[in-house]
Amino acid sequence: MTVVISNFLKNAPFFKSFPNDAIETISAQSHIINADKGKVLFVNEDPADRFYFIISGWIKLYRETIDGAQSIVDILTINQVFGETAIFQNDIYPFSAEAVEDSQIISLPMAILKSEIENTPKLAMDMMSSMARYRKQQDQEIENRTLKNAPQRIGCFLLRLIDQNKKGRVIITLPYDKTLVASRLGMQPETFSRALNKLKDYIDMDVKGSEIHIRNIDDLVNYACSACSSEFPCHDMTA
Amino acid sequence: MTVVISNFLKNAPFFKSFPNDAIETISAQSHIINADKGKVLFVNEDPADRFYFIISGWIKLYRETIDGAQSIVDILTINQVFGETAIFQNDIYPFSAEAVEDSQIISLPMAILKSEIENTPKLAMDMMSSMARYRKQQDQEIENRTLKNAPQRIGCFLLRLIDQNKKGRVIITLPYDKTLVASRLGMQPETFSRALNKLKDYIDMDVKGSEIHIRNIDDLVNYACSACSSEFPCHDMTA
DNA sequence: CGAGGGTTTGAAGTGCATCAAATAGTGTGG
DNA sequence: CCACACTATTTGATGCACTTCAAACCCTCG
Repeated sequence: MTVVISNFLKNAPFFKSFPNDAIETISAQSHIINADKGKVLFVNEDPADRFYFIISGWIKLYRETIDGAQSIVDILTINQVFGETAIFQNDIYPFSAEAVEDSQIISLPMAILKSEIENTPKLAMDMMSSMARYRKQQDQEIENRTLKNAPQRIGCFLLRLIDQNKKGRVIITLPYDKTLVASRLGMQPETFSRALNKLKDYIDMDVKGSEIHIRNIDDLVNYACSACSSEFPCHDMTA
Repeated sequence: MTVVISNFLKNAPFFKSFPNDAIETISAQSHIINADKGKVLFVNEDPADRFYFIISGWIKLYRETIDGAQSIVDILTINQVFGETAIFQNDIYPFSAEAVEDSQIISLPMAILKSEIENTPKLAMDMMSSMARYRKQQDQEIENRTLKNAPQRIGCFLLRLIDQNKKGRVIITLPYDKTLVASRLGMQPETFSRALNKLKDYIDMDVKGSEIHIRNIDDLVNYACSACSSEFPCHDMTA
């Protein structure tokens, strides 16, 4: 079983600077969890001694107020890691995590991660890079919510689902249901539905369920990125 | 002159884990800049080989779209550092920086910072902690904008200006002009003005120019934090 | 086929933005 | 110390985008 786990990790970007023996050590203390849709893995402010790696499915990170309103932090999938930042937050999870699809995840011990980072400078640098990338993403998220209207935000979201170098006609499949996309973008499902329709007024596209056909990407870039700060079209900012 | 600079740095949180000789080395290659109000220090996507430390004044970090709309990333003051994250962004500044008051800042060489971080694990850990803290702040910012209305956002902002343990009556002085506070909070000056008035309907307070008198902090916490995710009242989350 | 969730549509309300103009405040030169 | 110029702030009126509530529709799956 240990063998299986370490194989998953070896192929993940997050672990690329990990010494091989560290991966083995961590794997030995890890286990696979089958999380059915709706399963809550941990909640905001829980003490954190493990972090997670996603083998399959989708995990929603979020926080909620006393009256149940929630704000989505992120929605992650295969090969991504979450919960690890608790290391720097006094070992307390800074958000809640819930499976929004049936998912398979690996639960890993935080202690080893911590000591590895402390002892492997390269690893620390990687970690910082990824934190910086995330930071930029968040900045952009704030920017999006301040400067863009609903159809533009959707456009931006769609662009990020596409391979950066694609040209012309594309077919995009929404990764999860529309209600969730809406909340990811900070809008109501109704608004999402209407905004998606309005997007059709601006660019040539067709929506069939979760499939979206777009005649020409450039139109979308033009429309959605006109309210972006100077950086190159947002669809390659994940790089 | 070098002596002066290193003295500033030694007292700053950011440099607390720096070995003394590193501070001296960095100081030797640093210089003080007098930035008048309105002076732009660098713009988004400029190549970055220096970072900055604020001796006095206020610096606005922001990005802007082609049509001039701007979104505020942060507004910093004494003892704070900015631009250093470019290390992890291919040495490109991820935002623009402008003095919004006459300011004195120190320009420091990035190269040394980089090598220090690579060679001092403790420093790297500190850096990550501060990045994590910032991350949480950003998450909260997104949350604020999604879940709170204008008066609540203002309330939250005010709370963060107060010493966490204060009780009862307080006098808060806005750190910079209202227009800037408004943009920091992602709203128009007009909205800020009206929202500040509306806040009076909910809690007992008086506004005289940039001074705000509040009868009882708890009222404000109650009102502003009712839309916060479960964490303790937002005014001590900076810790 | 029918139940239940996801999605869309309609109608009405709200909050913030925008535009325009009045007012307060600040710093200047006389 | 005053008048003027200029900026910051407030106030009013109006519009638009998004939300909310309600109901219909659609799709999938037992």
